[in-house]
Amino acid sequence: MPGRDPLRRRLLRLYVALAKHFGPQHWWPGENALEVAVGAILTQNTAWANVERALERLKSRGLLSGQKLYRLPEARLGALIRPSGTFKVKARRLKAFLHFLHERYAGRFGRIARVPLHAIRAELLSVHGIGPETADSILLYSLGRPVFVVDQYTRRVLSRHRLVHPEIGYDDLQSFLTSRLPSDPALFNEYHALLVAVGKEYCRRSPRCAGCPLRFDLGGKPPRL
DNA sequence: GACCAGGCACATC
DNA sequence: GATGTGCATGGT
Repeated sequence: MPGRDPLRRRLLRLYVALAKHFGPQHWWPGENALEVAVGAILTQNTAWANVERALERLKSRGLLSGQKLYRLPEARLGALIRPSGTFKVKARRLKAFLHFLHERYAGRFGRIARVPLHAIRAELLSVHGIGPETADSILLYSLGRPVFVVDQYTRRVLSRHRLVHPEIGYDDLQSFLTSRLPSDPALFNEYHALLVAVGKEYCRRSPRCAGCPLRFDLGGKPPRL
C-alpha cells in the first residue's frame, strides 16, 4: 500500500521542495540523442563545463554524428575531446559505444526504441566503459526511458535527509526510488537534475549542509550527521 | 597546491 | 566480494 509509505511521502515532498526552490533544470542539454549519449560518457568523473568544451570541439567540426565519429580514428577523437579530461580513456570508451551502435543497431539510435528496457540496459552495460550510471543516463536522458539515474549526489542528498543509508549500493538506491515514485521519465529526469542542483550548491564542501534551504523542510527531524 | 567533478575498469587481496 | 588505484583536464 504505497500511500501509507512515509518514505514515499517524504520523497515526494523533497521533490516539490527542490522544484520550488530551483525551478526547471532543463536536462539534458543536447540537441539530439547521440549528443546526449556522447555527453554521458564524457561527463564521467568530470565537471560538465569541460564536457561542453569537448562537445563544442566536435560540433564545430561537424563530427557529432554516429557515422562520422565511428570513422574517426581513436587518436584524433582523443585529441578533440581533450578538454573533458581522461581523454585517452574516454576516446576508447566512445569508440566502444559507437562500435556497439554500429554493429548492433546499424548506427541508428531510433532502432533502440523498440528494445525492452531490461534488455537494452543489459546491452549497454556490456559495452566497455558504460557502467550503471552512464547506461541509465543514456536510457533516461537520451532515450526517454523511465529509469532513475543514481549518482553520488543522489546518494548524498537522500542520505542526509535520512531517507537512505549513506553507503547504499547503486541498484538498491535505484529500487528505493523507482518503487516509490510514479514511473514517469519526465519526473525522473527532473528529480535527478534537481538532486544534482542541490548537491552541487549545498552538499559538496559542506558536510553539515550549511545554508541548505531544504534542511528542515521535510516535515521530519533534521538529518543527524 | 590541494581538492573536486553528473565513473569505470582493472589489479590485488 | 571488498577495497584501492589510474585516468587527466580545468575550476575553485
